[in-house]
Amino acid sequence: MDLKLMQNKCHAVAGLMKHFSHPQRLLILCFLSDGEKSVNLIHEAVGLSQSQTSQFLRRMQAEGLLRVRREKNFSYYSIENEAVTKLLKSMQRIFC
Amino acid sequence: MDLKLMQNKCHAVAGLMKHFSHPQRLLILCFLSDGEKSVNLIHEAVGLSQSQTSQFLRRMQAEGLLRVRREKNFSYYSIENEAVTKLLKSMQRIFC
DNA sequence: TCTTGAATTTAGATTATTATAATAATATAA
DNA sequence: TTATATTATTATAATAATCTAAATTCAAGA
Repeated sequence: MDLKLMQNKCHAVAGLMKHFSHPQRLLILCFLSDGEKSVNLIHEAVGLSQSQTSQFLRRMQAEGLLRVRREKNFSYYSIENEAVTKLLKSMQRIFC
Repeated sequence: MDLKLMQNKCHAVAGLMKHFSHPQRLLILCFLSDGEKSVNLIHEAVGLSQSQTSQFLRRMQAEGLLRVRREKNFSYYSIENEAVTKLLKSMQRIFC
């Protein structure tokens, strides 16, 4: 592996990996990997409180990981970055 | 993506991802991905203090991520789990 | 034995993250 | 307007991770 390349990227990649390093947040990302979902659906699927689900989603959106679409009084979140989806799929292939 | 499968694994995988979510620790793993290295070599390569490098290596070894081989008064660390190497390579392919 | 280099351990302060509860905002429908 | 459902915000307590410095272990060589 090319260490030089990683030295440039390691902060960005590690920052991204932070979102993968919490069980329910990882689940959220997996859950979103096949398309956008509402906050309510997400919080029920992953078993986090509504509040914490909202907080996590908001933070991930603020950091460019997720996209949000508001319609009526629903918020639909989805994965912004194709690279993230790719990595999730790799992870699943390797560990599941 | 199969959420059920991930629900079983998410704690283990997230636990592993924790080690990827710190810039220098990620670098350590990348550095080790082509074979074992001494603590000294690692700490110089990634720019952490010798003490902290040792602490990180020890923790990753304790959690089954790394293997250690002692020879004279040197310790050589390497990646224990093939899945980790695979994921590192995927990550590199996607982000570098 | 004394010293040196390599690595580890310990302890403490600092900082970051997570969980929880309470409250607020917003849109819709009755 | 009132009620309800959905989402967001804020504050705080609890927990975990990181960094730093100092002390310790261990093996080898002078």
